[in-house]
Amino acid sequence: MSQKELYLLDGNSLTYRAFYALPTTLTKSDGTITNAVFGFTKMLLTLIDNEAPDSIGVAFDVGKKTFRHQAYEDYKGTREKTPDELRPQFKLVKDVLEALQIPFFGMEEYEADDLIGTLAKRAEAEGYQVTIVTGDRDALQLISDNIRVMYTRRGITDIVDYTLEKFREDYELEPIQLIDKKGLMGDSSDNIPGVDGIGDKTSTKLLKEFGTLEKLLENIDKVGGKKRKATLEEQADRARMSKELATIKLDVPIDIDFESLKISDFNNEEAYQLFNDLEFTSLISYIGGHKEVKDFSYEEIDSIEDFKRLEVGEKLAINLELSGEKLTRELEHIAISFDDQNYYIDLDENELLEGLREIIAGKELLMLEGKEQIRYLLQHGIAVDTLAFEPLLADYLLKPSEQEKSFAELVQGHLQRALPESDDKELLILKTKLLFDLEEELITKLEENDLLRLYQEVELPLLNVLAELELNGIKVSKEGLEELNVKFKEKIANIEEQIYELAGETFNINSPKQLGVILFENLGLPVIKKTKTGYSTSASVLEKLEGKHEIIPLISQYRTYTKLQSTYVEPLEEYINEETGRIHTTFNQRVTATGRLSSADPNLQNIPIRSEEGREIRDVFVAEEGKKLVAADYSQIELRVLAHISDDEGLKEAYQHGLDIHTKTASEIFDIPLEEVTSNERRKAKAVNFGIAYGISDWGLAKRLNIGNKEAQEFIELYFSRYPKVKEYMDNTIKQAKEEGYVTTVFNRKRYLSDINSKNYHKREFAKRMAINTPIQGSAADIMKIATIDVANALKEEKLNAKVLLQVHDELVLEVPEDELEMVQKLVKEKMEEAVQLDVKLEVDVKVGDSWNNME
DNA sequence: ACGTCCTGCAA
DNA sequence: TATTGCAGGACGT
Repeated sequence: MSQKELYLLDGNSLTYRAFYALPTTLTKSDGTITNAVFGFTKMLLTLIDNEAPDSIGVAFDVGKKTFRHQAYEDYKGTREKTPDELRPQFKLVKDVLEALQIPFFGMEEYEADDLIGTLAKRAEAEGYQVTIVTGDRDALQLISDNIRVMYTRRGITDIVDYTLEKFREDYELEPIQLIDKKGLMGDSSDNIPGVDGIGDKTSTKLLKEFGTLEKLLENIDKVGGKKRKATLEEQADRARMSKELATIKLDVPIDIDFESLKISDFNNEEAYQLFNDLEFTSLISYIGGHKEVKDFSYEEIDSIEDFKRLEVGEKLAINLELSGEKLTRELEHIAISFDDQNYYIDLDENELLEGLREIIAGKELLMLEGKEQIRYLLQHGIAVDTLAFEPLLADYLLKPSEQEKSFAELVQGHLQRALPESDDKELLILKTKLLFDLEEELITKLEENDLLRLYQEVELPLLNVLAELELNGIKVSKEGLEELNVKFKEKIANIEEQIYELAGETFNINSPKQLGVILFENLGLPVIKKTKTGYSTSASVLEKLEGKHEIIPLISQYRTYTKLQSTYVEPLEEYINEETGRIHTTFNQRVTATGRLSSADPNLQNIPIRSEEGREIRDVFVAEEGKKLVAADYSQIELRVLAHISDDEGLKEAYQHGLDIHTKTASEIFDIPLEEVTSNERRKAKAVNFGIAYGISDWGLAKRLNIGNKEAQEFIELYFSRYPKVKEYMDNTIKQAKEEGYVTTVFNRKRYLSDINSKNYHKREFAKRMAINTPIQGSAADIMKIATIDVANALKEEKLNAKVLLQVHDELVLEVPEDELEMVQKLVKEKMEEAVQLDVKLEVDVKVGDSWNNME
């Protein structure tokens, strides 16, 4: 039988510690600061995890004044008042304790310290081993053979365990002498005065000699040093009072039964809900270990006849277990759930497909990793008519800024359940079954957030379309790539040689560090800009050095070609699918915070176009024999969106009259007639127009245009005076973000901006720019998503063979048989322009070509 | 092997 | 000290 153990925590001190140890940027998505609660909870759970205590009690201060204030008015007088960010968190700490069923207590007039002292000594007398957990060193005076103190040294994880032995070693005193020591040296943090001129060293020396403050004062004549003796005599009362203040009360009239402090099972629903509400995702695992979902049964099907005979409901969850690489996947097994029935189907691939084809026709499907599975099905000629639910996508809409989550995290976060450890088969079935639970939960949450329409009418249908796009892929000329490879290789070798010649030595031109030495030390060129780690050699720096040395343009050229070579020419070849001769990128629907898609493996949304050398790469993206590539892009969709959401007359009018918006802006801010705008003025205006959509600063615009801050500021002010409602829109959006914690797009897509009320200037300003940009970029993304769906569906409806291959934010790339060209061009333009009805017209330019370069 | 920095490509 | 991404090479651990 082990000894009875009791852990007593100083709730106040630990919460304070947590508050100062963690940044106040730790917030819920609505902006509520939770750093202290989080820190406290983490300490508590770690403690429980490490120490497995069987009894815990948490003490709090109650009220502001204590008996110590009556004795000494200035007690804790130097303390700053509790920060506003911290005060409301005490309530939350108590909520956490309540949910975890851990008792806490407090008493008027007494500090948490006194309660802990009293209880510790009483428990010790009853035979307990007591551990006091606190951030306050005062508690060390309570140490004994059966009482130890754990206190937080730095942060919240660095905890020191003080036993009697360690205390004696560190202090050369007995724990109780700590109060005498404080009487002598005082404590600035509590504003306890002590005796002038006596500090750490002297107090220890005196106490080692005399034992206590009282004995010291009795034997004052034996104290060495005239001055010290005089001060001690003079300040004897002050010393006695200081000691009293520092003494933890051991006789507080508190009535607590230690039996009631026994820890109980805290894996309860309330704790889950609270942690969920506080968004303590990472802490849920501490309380989540036990609650698993295992109670389910399933049936195994191993004949195609049985599979086909399954009478499935209208709505079913299907889960395909796929192996292999993206386009060569093989179907191993299937799990199906509906109406509380679960099936595991183990047949060969063709039979599985055959059965599936029959089973899912016309049904509403719940799927996990929908795009992967739908792409596989499409590849085998099975179209999914109605995708009714996909959990990862739903979770993304609710929290688009968060990192992509695993299925287990989703189950944890939304169902408060832990996935059990089990074999692949059970897990597959369980996941399938859980799709129904997730559907219920997530659809409700989407509904509550007004996101259901966006989910059902945009994101889910798009998921289907993206599977098609990926399967389609785009044809890439291997020979073309090879030619480019040779051409660029020669260029690079040539430039490299010249650079080494001019530098007088060979070095790694790709290393900014080595290049910096060559340019700024060996060649003595002026340093334009520095990075954290050394000289900056960025393109803008090189541009400023142009003309100062022949090596500079060569470096720029070298950079251009090696960039193209290593990022595009070389890697692209590897991505060409041997069977299709095409590149099949992956479109990710759950990455961006604004609602855009992203593309990876390879990224086909950043293929060069601006530079002459770079756009040659587009030559290798070609149409099949007998077909053409068609590229349709929105003209200035973001600025049109801005005109719409700001409702600015000037901006809207410009578009209604079909004016060139940059020329129009130039004429406004330079106050000249449209016809007189020069190309340089238009260029500046264009930068202003773009900058506005990004939440511009004068500094940023100045840098971009290479002009003075003041001039840039004037441009911005002029812009706002000409387009006043744009300014209004910005102010309102920021205001909304501050109040609601999020901003929205025209289709109600949300983005939470937790930093919008941050005390940190940079974070706050950054959040403001996001607040301005997100509705613009995000609304454009919404529109493009709808257009992508509409175009893909219209092609199918019209039974055309044209296919959508790529989406590049404001552009769709299609591959079109020559005999469909005319019709498809018209159809695409129409669908894109009519995807939504805004206050300004959307315009789409359609171009045709044999390759993605030089289209017209 | 992995993470960070710098750099640069797109809309 | 302009928004959103993906990705390469260098370099440090």
